[in-house]
Amino acid sequence: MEEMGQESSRYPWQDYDLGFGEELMRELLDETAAAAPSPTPTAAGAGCADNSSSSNKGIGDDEEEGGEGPAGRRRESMVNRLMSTVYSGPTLSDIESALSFTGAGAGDPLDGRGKYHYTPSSPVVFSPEKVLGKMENKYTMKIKSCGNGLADDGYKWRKYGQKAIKNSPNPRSYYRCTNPRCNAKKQVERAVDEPDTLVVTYEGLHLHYTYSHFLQHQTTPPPAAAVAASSSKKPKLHPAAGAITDSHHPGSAPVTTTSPPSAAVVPAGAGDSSGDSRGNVSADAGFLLEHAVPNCSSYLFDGDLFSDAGEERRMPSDAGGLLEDMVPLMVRRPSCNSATTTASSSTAVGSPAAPVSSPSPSTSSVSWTPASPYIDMAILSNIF
DNA sequence: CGTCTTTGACCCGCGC
DNA sequence: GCGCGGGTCAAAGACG
Repeated sequence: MEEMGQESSRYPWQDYDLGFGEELMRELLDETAAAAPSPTPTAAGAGCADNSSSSNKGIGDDEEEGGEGPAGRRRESMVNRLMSTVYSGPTLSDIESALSFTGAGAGDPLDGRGKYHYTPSSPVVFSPEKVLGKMENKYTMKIKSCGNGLADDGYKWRKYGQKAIKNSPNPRSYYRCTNPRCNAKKQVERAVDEPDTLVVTYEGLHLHYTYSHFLQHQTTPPPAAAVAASSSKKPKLHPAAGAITDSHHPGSAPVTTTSPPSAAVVPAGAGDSSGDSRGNVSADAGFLLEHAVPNCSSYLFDGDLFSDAGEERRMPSDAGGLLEDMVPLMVRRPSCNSATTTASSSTAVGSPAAPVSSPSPSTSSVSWTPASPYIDMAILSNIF
């Protein structure tokens, strides 16, 4: 594969086809937009592209308030409706339980989690088999690029294999999340009939934070520990995550490697901060959902995943994208400078929409298809 | 020198 | 049981 573009100037969110529960989703998004006056779509898109935090913060703040009033309750109701319609996977409780299990170590910076108002609906008795088993997700995305690279999806992957596939002239590449505590994987191959289309299958959940989230919240002073962590290792650029066959194209979105704050945030192997020698690296994964859901960027950049459940906003230090970091999906920063992205789902209530061709000089469209009959919790968490 | 990709070999599940 | 195909391992080489 080739290099990824370094910039994404704008994203025509309005062209998205949500694919699942579309009508309800639209309703929800309208509701959200009404409750939280937001920047213009274009501005929001630009904000997303450059990870600007200003516009997002505003939305997030509104969102925080929106959860309290009638509008908030109505939206919550709609969320529930949508969730019940399209989602049967792990719930917040499950994920919370999982995180409690993996992150309950002493000295966990997340000890401050007590500030959350979230209350599991069931006793937090974590069963790895049960919870993690439920979390087993598989998504297939079709990414149409202009041929200069696969978009960075926000995570750092290591290629561990490549295999020629029968009846396909294109080999399939196998990638694994570089975080040793994370078993997320993805497979990348070119579509047979569409040379410009990459078929990316994500499997598993990212049970860790991404450094990018930390970076996104640098507008406020990071915790001293995090600063120390980030300065303890020299930054480094990483090649594109997701290059299919040619791994030696250095161009994808530069990613800064540091000692991962995630080690402090999700101490899944508690005390195992040295476990990720290659750096628990990520580009700004918060970008992800923006490709799938218009007007939802604020939630991502806020890292305020529980706002609809009434939780307080996360502080930057621990806002590293709890749930969104677990989402093995979406394409961040398409290789082309601009992109028209289409998100669709096999679980679509209506007819799946055909990818929207981009009016822009280049094309990069995305569609995703959950291989499992449910949608990742984190997706919806980010959306709402 | 550390990290990452490449690539052949190996393992395993599935269908016949 | 056997062959096939897909997925993973791991040694070797490349790169910065």
